[in-house]
Amino acid sequence: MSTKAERTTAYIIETVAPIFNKYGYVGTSMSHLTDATGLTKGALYGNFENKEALALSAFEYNSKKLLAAIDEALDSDGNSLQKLFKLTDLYRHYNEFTYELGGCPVLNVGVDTQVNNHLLAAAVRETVKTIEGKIALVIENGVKNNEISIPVTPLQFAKQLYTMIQGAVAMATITRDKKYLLNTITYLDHLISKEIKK
Amino acid sequence: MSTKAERTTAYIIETVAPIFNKYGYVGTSMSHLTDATGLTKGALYGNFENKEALALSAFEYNSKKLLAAIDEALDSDGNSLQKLFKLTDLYRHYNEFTYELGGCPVLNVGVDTQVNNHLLAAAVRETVKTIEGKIALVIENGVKNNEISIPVTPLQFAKQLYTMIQGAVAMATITRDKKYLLNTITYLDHLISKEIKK
DNA sequence: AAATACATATACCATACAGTATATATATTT
DNA sequence: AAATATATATACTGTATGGTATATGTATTT
Repeated sequence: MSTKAERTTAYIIETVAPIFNKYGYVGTSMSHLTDATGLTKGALYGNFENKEALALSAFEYNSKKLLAAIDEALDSDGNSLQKLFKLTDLYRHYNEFTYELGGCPVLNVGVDTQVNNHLLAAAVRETVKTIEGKIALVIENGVKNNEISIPVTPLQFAKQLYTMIQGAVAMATITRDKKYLLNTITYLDHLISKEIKK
Repeated sequence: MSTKAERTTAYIIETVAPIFNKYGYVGTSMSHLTDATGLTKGALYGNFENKEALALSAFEYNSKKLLAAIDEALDSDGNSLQKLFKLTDLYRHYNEFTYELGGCPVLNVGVDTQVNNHLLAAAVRETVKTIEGKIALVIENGVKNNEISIPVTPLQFAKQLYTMIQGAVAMATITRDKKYLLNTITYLDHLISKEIKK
């Protein structure tokens, strides 16, 4: 069984993660976090060295959730095309999925920490790289198995795909209109089934 | 000739605009701005009611610059397709263009002010609407003149185009890699010349 | 050039900030 | 259950925050 301290640490992270994601690094204050957790500064600073370490753990927590969802799509049964459709399906409902995360961690933290926090910014870049790699792998297998034909390298195509997806995420976030997600995913599904399917 | 006060107000806005855009609303402090302008709080508060009014003016200033650049592309001589290529050209070099603005105002302010400042968030949404409308108008004319054929409404196509562009802007910003812009624009140019050109 | 209007600087609020030392309470081990 | 280790609460730093009242300086008007 986990120790009390471990459970408290976990509780802090999961409580704090959506707050940092929504309000940003500087926009989140320690008192904001004591309010949300019902704990005191002593507890927070007993479990984390400082605000930055807390924010980093919070992002890693959200990032892992996102990566797990992407894995669930891309590691599902079926051929490469079916896996890609599972991925687009995730992003079709990305609004609901990211609700408990406090928004898209890649977009929010990536844009927010550009100049304020290089450690977090680097962590986001790492997450982006991981996601692109996962998508590229599926595409690569699709090419090998003669399901897919693309005019660029698998990684390049994966980056292109993810760029379009994140464009929809960004626009849906900025305008608060999820139609951007729906329409872009419709377009991407079309692209996958008509353009790259052999 | 403009009065001293007017010149000071203008000077404050243009000095402050890239700072707000880079560091965000809460991430920018008034002392940050007195340092950058070489003025005192008395001067800033004499010209603007408060921080929010200052940030709003700063965004409007950047927004106008962006809209002017988009207008320059879309109001240029030539047919609708040539205008669209001028637009993609702007975004191909968007990194350099937005350098003096402190980044993309739509992305940065749009994401940053989601929860912190509803006034600014609404202003960004307005800018997005304006940009989409401008693109839609060009596409609409292209359809009328039989240059262009699209499977959706002009506004819908404009939104789709702008979403892909902003996806590239977001990814280039987050990863600090302008290749996202170059590759996406290459793709869009292909899309325009092969898919929608009649 | 003098009078007036206006813009800016100074000095100051009260509050909120991240962070810490230490006392107290709670788990965990013996 | 007692002893010990550990986690959390309290009370407190010093500094930075947005904002303001007022004095001083500078344009503009007469």
